[in-house]
Amino acid sequence: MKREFSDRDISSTFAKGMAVLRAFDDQHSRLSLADIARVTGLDRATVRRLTLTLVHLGYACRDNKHYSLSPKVLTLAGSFLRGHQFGTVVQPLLNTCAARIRTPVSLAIVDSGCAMYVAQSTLQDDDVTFGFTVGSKLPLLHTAIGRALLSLGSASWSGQTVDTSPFDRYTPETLMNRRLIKKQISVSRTQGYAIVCDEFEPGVTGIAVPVNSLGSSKVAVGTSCRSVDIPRAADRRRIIEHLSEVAQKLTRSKIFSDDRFERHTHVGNPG
Amino acid sequence: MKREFSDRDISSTFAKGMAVLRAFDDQHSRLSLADIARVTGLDRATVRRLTLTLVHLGYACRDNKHYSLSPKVLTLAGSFLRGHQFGTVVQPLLNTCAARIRTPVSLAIVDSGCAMYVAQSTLQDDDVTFGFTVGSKLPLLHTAIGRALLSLGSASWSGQTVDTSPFDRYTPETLMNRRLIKKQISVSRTQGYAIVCDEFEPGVTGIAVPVNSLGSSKVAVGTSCRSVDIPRAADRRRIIEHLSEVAQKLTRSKIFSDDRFERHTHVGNPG
DNA sequence: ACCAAATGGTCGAATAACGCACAAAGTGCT
DNA sequence: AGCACTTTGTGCGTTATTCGACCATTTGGT
Repeated sequence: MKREFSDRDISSTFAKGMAVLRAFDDQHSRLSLADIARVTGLDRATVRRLTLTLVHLGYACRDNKHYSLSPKVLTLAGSFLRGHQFGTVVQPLLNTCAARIRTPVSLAIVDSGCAMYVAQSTLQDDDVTFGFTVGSKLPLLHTAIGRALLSLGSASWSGQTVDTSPFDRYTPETLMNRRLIKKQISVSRTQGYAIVCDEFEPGVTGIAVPVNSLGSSKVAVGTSCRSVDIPRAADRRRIIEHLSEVAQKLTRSKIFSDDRFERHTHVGNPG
Repeated sequence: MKREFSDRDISSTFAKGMAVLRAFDDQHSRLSLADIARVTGLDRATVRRLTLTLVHLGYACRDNKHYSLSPKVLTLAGSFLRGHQFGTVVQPLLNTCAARIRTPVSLAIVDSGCAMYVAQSTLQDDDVTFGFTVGSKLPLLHTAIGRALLSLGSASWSGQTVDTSPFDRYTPETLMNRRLIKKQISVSRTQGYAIVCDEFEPGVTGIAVPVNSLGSSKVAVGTSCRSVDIPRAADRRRIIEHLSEVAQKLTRSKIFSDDRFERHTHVGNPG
């Protein structure tokens, strides 16, 4: 009657190791062994062995008694990105679009209750820098790209997500009423795009378009700019049209179609 | 007297799990359990447990009997990138430079015998796409950014690297003589930049400038463009000047200074 | 349809890893 | 300096994981 919580098909040692890897986040890039043990809740001796293993493998660096991630962790991301043709297909599309609308364009997916950037284009002379990178996470409820992602799912799923996701008042404009957020998502679903003004960052407007509603992979493209830079509806309309064009091309590229991002087995059509 | 090769401070289970993660590379983004076992050389039952653990943790997706990385692996890269202020400091510098010289600018480090891209700027209307992403690896010997990186190290280190790194004839122009390669690196070291024409990709010229020679972190910035686009020395000179400016700003930013990328303990002040 | 080869999954004995307890070496405060 | 506190490092018994072997099932060829 041992291993009541851990399946025999799950390696808890490996899971703990990955927990150690994840202990390094934006705010805590340099951690001591004790820090890691505290963050992960694991035994200190175990943390020590796992962390030394990471150093041994080159994924972490040791600085006397502090540890931090090494650039080698990027190889894992790179394998994913190139394996899914981000370098050759997705990035050029985003770049071209960004050049046309003169604002940075990002592509995001849903990952554990957040919108996560998986690709990002940049604009020349970009004077607005939010500091987001690939792997950055944003709230689903109060960003345009998040609401575009929510509009991709079923009403029940998005409703449930809106009901259960915690959030803060990021700005004075942050919509605090979950019913109104659902309403906004519903509007986004019918009109095919989402606009969110000043709700997450003061003075910043986000515009996003859902990419894929087929399959279970939820993908959206979006952009952010200072609200004062797009005062006229025609400006916003133009941005939406270009984002929609990107979304259409991405859909046709089939990169996100089927169950390439699927989590569980799909018996049925193997061909 | 077991565990003769593996230290008691190293968790071989975790190391095997990371080997499974690394089994997914550019060409092999969809693997069966047997594939993974073959690539990693691990026992099939072990591979099964570790892979299912990855799926359980959300780092991999299962598609009937094939497995692939899930976007969640990007969170690991994101933690590194934001933890080292790539989003706020490095990326804007690269973007601005790229806009000025109108070619994409990349930042690379040395990782296990290769030059690895850790950041990349993109240019509007970029019609030359090499398909490289963050995490992409290039040879050290036959790319400009690689030779710029080699010029950062001691002559003995770069010489040894040149002697021991295997390479192919990528193009008809590829320098096959290791002595001449060392000579080129030496020239790069004195002139402060590296130019490589058509040696890695036909018709493509790379220009790169080393960033940091202090500490043991070797960083360089570089760009690639079609050789026909920069026929005049003045064009190349202008690109070099802009790259040097970026290198200077990066050095001053201290992001890569000290031993933030150091691999082993450094007691005392080496500087 | 048949067989051969390969793959996915399961079980038990051997082995590796965990977690506890304890020692040692810093670190800060009075 | 002395003391309390934190952090790192080290055995050892217990627990988990591995590895090999064994079926069940699938795949591919003729």
